[in-house]
Amino acid sequence: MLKEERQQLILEKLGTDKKVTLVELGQLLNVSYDSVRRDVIELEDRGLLKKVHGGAIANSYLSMKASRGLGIANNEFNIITKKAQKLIENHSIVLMDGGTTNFYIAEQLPKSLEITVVTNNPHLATALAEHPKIEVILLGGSFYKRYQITLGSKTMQDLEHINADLYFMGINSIHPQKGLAIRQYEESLLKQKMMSVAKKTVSCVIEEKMNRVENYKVCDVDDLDYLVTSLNPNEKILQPFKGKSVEIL
Amino acid sequence: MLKEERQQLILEKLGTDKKVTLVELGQLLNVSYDSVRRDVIELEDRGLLKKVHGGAIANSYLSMKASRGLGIANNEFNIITKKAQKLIENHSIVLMDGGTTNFYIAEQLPKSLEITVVTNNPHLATALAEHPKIEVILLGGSFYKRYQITLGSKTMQDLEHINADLYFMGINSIHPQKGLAIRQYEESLLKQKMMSVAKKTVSCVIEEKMNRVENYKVCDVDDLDYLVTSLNPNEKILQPFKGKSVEIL
DNA sequence: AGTAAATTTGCAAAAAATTGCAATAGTTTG
DNA sequence: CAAACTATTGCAATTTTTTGCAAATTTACT
Repeated sequence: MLKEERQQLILEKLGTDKKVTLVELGQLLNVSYDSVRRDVIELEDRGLLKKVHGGAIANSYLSMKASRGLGIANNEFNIITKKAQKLIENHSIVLMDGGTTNFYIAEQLPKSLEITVVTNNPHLATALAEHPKIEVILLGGSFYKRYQITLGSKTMQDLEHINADLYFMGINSIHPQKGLAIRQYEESLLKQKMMSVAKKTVSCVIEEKMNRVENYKVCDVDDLDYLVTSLNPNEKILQPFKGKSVEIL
Repeated sequence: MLKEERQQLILEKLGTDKKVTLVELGQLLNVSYDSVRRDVIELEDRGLLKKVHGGAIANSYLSMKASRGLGIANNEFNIITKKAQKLIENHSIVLMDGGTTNFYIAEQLPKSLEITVVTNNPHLATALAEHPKIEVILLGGSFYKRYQITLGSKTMQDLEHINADLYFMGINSIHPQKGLAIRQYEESLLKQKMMSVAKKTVSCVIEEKMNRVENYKVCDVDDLDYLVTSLNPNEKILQPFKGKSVEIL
């Protein structure tokens, strides 16, 4: 079996199942665990899927684009999106970086909304082409394929000239004591910069990211202005965040 | 067995199977491994299939054309792409802006190519994620939805810091006297800027764009270094361009 | 025809890529 | 915390690619 063929099959499988384990793939394709693992790494570097411990999950941008219009609604995302929209309404310049949640929020924004969105995520920029009244500013820089965003000193510089009202920060983990963190060092620097050029910062977090701790800390929970989750404010998982200065939605 | 015959059979096989290994082909056609390998390389150069380690994979254009019974031998884009690749080979920093032709050229670049591509077209950036050795720099600025590129003074500024070797200029029309032109005023300014930061400028033009005149002139034909078309150099439509300083490919 | 030039073909040796394995290190889960 | 699972690394076997070369074939031209 050709390597390319295998990789194509992996992507197809992911397109339907959204997730696969490496062992499964090995059996399905009749090759060693190592081969599929190496394939998955390669595909992740190209931004075509996301590798997780034990397997891989579909690339969120791609699958969202694919499922768009099919009425496939994700409840958790929808709750967060509703709350996020309330925040946006009063702000005219919104900064949004990478991550599935941000992408989903942007896509679902009302068509009538008149705001400016500044982003380092090309997928988000092209998706917003559907919104006639939203002006989109794309941040330049070197394109980091794995996470499909622009990054680096050029992107940082671009931010110098931005004064945003609200920043939607995508994040990999949030923890009451250890703060908000992300996987890439460069990305953490960028996010800090983004915070500094925005009046207010909000982070929309799905439940699975709570109480985990990723590699590079971006800021403390206290540095956030708003925290949006799909949870009921009384949930016990939210209690440790209650004493903070952040407003929980 | 004639070479043409063999290559035709290879394409047919690919049309039905979507993939073949070279060993398979060698046995099927009863020729040496080397011959089929060389055939496959040639076919790839013509953009008719995708060569991968160990074999070949049908290219989407092939299946499209083949199913319609069209002549697959030489589509206009493929001829242009091949010629464009020759130009790129000796350059390390390539500037490419919007337009279908540029997108197609970028997509078809060899996977082994080690260059940097600077672009204001986010789609091109994400498509190039497939090419592990190509570094992509995305130009920032306000995102112009209609043509799906970034534009404006920020994009212009970004260009100040670029010294490109070769600029692929997408264009809407070309005329021997009236020069190269485009539909948007802002875009024409940007293209002029791009020309100024690149050592050489090349434009790849399909036949339908020749001898038309669009709204905003970017430059004269003489300002171009190379003009790539799918036409035979002796075609009468090209004659008016012959006296110019541009090199016609 | 007949010959020279160009192209094509198959072969062999060396270089490069791919693959599976095993030992080790790291993660997750109950 | 330990057991089970997963990831990483280095390695060796295998397969594929590349390169140069010489024989065979085709093409072009007189």
